[in-house]
Amino acid sequence: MTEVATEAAVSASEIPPFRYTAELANRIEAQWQDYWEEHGTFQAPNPVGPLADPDHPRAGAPKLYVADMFPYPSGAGLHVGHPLGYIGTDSYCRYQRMIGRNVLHPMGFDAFGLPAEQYAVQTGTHPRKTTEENVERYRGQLRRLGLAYDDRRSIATTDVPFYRWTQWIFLQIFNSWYDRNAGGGAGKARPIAELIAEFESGTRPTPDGRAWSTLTDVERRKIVDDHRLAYVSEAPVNWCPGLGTVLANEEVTADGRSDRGNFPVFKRNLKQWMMRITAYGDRLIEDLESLDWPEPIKLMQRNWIGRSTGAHIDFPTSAGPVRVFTTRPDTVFGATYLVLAPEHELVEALAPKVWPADTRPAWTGGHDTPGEAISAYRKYAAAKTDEERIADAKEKTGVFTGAYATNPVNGAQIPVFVADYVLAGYGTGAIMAVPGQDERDWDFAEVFELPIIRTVQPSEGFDGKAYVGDGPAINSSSPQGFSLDGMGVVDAKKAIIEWLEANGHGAGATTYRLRDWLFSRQRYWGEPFPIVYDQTGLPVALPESMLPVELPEVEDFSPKTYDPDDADTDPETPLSRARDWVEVELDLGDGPKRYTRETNVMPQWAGSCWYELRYLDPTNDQAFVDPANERYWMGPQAADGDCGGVDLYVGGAEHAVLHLLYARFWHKVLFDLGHVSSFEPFRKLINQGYIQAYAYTDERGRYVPAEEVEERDGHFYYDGAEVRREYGKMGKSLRNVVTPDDMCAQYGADTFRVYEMSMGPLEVSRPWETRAVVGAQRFLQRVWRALVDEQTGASRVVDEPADEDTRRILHRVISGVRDDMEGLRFNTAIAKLIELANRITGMAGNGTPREVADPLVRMVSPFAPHVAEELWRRLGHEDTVAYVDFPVADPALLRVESVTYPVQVNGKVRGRIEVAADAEQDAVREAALAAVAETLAGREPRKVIVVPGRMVSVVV
RNA sequence: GCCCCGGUAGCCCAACGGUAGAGGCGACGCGCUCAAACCGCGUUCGGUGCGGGUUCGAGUCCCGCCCGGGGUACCA
Repeated sequence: MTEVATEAAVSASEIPPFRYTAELANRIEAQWQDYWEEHGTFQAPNPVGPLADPDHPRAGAPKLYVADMFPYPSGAGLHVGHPLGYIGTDSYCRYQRMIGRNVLHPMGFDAFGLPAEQYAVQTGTHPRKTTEENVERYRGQLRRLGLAYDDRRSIATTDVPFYRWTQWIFLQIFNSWYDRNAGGGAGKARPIAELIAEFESGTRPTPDGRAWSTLTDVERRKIVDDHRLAYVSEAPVNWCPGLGTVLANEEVTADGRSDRGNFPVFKRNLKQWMMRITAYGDRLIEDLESLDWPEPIKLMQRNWIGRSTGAHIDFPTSAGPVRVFTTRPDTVFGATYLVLAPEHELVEALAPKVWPADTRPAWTGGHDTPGEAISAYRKYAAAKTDEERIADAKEKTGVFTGAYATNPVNGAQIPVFVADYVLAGYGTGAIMAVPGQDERDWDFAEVFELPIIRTVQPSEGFDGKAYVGDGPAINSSSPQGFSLDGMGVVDAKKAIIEWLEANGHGAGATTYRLRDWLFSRQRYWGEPFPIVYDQTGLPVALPESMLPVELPEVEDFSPKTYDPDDADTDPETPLSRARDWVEVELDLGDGPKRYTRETNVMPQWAGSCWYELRYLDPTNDQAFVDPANERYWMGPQAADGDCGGVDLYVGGAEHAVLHLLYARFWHKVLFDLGHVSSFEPFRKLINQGYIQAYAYTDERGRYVPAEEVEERDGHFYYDGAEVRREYGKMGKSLRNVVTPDDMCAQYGADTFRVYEMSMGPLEVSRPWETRAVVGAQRFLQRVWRALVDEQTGASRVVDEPADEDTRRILHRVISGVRDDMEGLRFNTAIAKLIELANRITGMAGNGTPREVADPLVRMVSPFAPHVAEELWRRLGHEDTVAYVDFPVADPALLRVESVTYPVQVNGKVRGRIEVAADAEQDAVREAALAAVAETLAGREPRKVIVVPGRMVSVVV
């Protein structure tokens, strides 16, 4: 390794031949990257299996498992924003390895996805080819940054040996049901065979009460299928015949057309695979308590799941009872009307032929009959785009159905409305409106001249409209003598729910905003389902022995398209046209039969729901992970309810809800079935900030290349003309992309790493400024120069001891850097290292004492590993610096002999005293009073506060 | 509208409730140099978005605003 620098001598005569330039950095970096690869330096030993290695220096050591949210390998490659988190976790892992942990830090690729498929549709290039090329490009870019991954564990979700296990997990989920009574009341997933056994033995009644033995085979299968955690259901989706596919909400424009191609999109029910995530709603909320996650992310998950507790109440009508959900059953005496969502199924049955006699003009919307009014309103509501609904939210609209309902608690006849502020998909799609205690209901009641009854006494001085606070119930007595009056909200809720249940008018209930997860996609580039259909049309799981189900080759990657306006068409997926793959003869235990394969594929989320488990045992072909390996890396650490999981998971906040919720769900299913010992996948989570960038527009508003813009006196110029500065996401369209490749070429990977880590805390978003990178380079150059003579390449390290001051600074820095590393405060750790480097730079001529050079190199190595390796070798070591001990501060050198105390009088600094560090408080007090005697001018201090080691405050 | 996060020097950022400044960028000066670059040394600049409060003491805690960023969409 030492011969590297000799070649540097030939270039640019003015630069000292052995200066740490970008060119030299690049050479060092390439050599050490090769070294690490050849030596498998960052391979982490497993307890068991082929990746076990009892001779490894960290075999059996306390473990640390750190993971990054893996990237989708897009065609554009990485820009400088992507590696921020990766460099952070890498620096952290390198530090942890040096303090003795067995560190697992893998990286993989979320490689299924739409862009490769769309590219295939356009060009005919197989998505696998595009994907693999992109993965290779990413691997190269990441390697160039010196990230210390265990490369034996690099997986891509598109690898057949990987998705074989994705399919296996799907089968586990398909072959399970959620038993609400198991798991000590919280419920848990159990094998479907146990459910069937309960039906067979009669311990569990069938839904309609008939004996299991009298049911046909198909009837039995349907009952069982209704319990599965993965099931087929009709689900409303955005069907786009013009594209032949179902679209995600974000692919549909505000006016109900496809983003791509501008075709009409129809809301339609289609047969889809669903995952019963709602069964886990409670546990997904409650187990958040055990997670070390940012509070905002937990909050977002709680809100997304949206558990609300309250009651269902039935309001009798001529068309049967209307069931409403309310969180405030205690206010039922104040329910002065009902509101149904426009799509509610009872709306038509409720509406009479003509308006009742006392219908107010405001209620009819100007229509002659309830039927006309309702159909007009439905049309109006359906035509509104989401954006319009948001804009109109303040304006309450609706129409009277012409029908009345009976308030079960007091017999009052109350009108029934339809209005779009009630959503079909939430609760029961119907509410009891209590304007006295709900702002939206109040607004609606004002527009439609409906009565308002307060049933909670507002607090003193309240002058608003709806009162949503606590207070005693009023106006809440029924003619039959039942009363809530005087009770607080909590007691009144309890009392009314008891009354509803006792009298058959309703029951306490909990609802969730969370819905079951739509799990199928009409695409090609995803995991095939391990499912076939028999003659009955019901799904049949393939046995484990038939995995993997590999994607077949197809002629055409695009789905069949239709007349864009023909809503009555059905998706025909790319797989469905591979007829000799779809039609298959199999022996599933009862002789060879004909089956039809499922032709949907899984969504991109599937692979990311469990990849953190596969890193643990990537070569295992007997299990998705060996239990011993899972227990070691992810198992619970403490006896008292630790959830286990990845020790540190770092990624962007944009995955706060979907990815993190889906992955938690899958993990909990695997936990319930006994496949993993941890009940959460990610114990600690950090969201890294985004790196944003300035962009510049010229006078015509066009973006100009940001890197060619010059700044003069606070103004910006491009090609001589002044341009305007904006701030935004880094991207092609803003012409402000900076790539890590450019930074490496220009400065070297170590400089780039140090810069990204020093520019602020990991969690904070900040603007990129290439101009400032040079600071990091100067720092590394000073470190280099402290150890290597720039003119001769000779060592500048001497064996003389350091002076006392330098030694104290060194140990203070060691202590501080350790604290910062533990707390992931890389920016302040680097600041301390710069301080130390600046100190020894100042000592100049006499050489750098080994006792400083050695720990400095060790401490720099997590951030700038290549140059640290090179310098470590120059210090005379044969091996990598990766496994040497991180320096430990000598407590004796951290002690200070004397302390300067500022002395405040009434909050203003009036003097200073210098006292011994171990001085008694009384002595400090006396010295302080003496120091400010002049200011005190004889006044007697009322109070003297001595803050040990900090300051003295005198109050007069 | 609601919920989060943030506002400290020209810029990026530090600061257990204890003298507002660790580090970097920029600018300026000095040294080195024929001169410059590089390098080294040094200097500059704010009282912490605004208004109250708690406290001996507030950038830090509390209340009310303002500005910027993110999330969300009438959730009964």
